Amino acid sequence: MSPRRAPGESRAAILEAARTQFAEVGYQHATIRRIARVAGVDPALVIQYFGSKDDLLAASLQMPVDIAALTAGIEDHPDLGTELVRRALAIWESPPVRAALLGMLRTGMSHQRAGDVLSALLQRSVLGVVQRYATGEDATFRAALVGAQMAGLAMGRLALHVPELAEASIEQLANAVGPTVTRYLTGDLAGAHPPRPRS
Amino acid sequence: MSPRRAPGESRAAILEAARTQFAEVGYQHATIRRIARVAGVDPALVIQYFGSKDDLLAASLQMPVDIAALTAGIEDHPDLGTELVRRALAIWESPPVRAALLGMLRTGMSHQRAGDVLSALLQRSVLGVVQRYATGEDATFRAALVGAQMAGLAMGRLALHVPELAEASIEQLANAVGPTVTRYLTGDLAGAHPPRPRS
DNA sequence: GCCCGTTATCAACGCGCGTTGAGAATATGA
DNA sequence: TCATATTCTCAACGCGCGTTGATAACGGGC
Repeated sequence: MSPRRAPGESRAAILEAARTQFAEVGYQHATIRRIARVAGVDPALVIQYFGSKDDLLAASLQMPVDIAALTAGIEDHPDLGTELVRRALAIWESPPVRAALLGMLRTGMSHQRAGDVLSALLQRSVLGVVQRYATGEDATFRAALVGAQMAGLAMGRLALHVPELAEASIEQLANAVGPTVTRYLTGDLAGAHPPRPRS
Repeated sequence: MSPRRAPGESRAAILEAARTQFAEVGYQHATIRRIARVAGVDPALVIQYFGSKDDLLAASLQMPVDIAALTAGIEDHPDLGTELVRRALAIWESPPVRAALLGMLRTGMSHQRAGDVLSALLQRSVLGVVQRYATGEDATFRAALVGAQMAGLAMGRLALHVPELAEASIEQLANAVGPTVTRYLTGDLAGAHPPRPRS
């Protein structure tokens, strides 16, 4: 009636269920029991394999995306930012990536560990590109700006389902947001007029 | 030893404690018992006053900021976006505003009600300004873009404490992000070159 | 001085949670 | 075939949660 699964299969099922549940309902409602039910497994097995719920979360948040590939050959494009946004938006369409990203967003706002992972991801995934054009502390500032812009976009499009962002085409958003990213990467950030002395 | 408080005082204390706790630890860990303890009150009193934890959350998320005042007279400034970002960042320094905003961010990612409140706030607070320069569905798209940019900024600066954003001065961030907002409000969003037919 | 609505406390409820430890079922290798 | 390791289930634990209903303390109006 219930033939035993192949070795490693249950573990994989748990991990996948955890990813989707963390993404869909957040840390609080993605209970061990719920994840186990989705995976078709006993709750105790989840603990047996992953040790604790927190460890399971950590295992679930591994970003299944090759950042190097995401940014490879990008300097050949005339508009750097637009191409970058286009690639990012395209990769977000992939269910595993979307799940991991949503998991980070849903969880990272209220869970220390996921928050660290999230902000590290924002920095790391952008810093590589930035450092081809800027150096030193300027580079990390530029990376943080790009990260903030992309995080806001992900939040609106994927998590909150703001209609204007969720239903827009990749090309439309790339055209709208791309120049912003280009400017954060390579533009002048000090402003046209320096900070006014008064008022 | 424990003189009874003035009428309405306990209610206010509960509300304030709820705001700070939702902001600091998110919906899950901001338990009724914890909020009650911070407010110096019995947990049952919290329910008595607010009905349920969800109702308490709704009451806590009322944005204590006059959006009209925030954007008043803004069209006099040469750089619209920079001034808008400057004002927003300044208002975020206020503890009550910061608490409400953090509460929305921390909670909105995993709680339907707060998510709706958050995305409504993003749209509403910007739409007023946008509609002075754009019309129709273009206006809501522009508002969504500004909202996403500001949400990402709030997330990095207030919630995740990304050092480059959290420690930057208001002026520095206004100069960096301002032009982006200006462009989202009034610029050309279709891109310099229209979407290429191939590749 | 008494009454009554407001303000507050207390003990308890049922529930779902993460986690544990014992042990059953199944595969593996000699 | 039999031991042995792996995979999995089961029942139960202690805990903190949101919420409830009875009941106590207080304060203003007659």
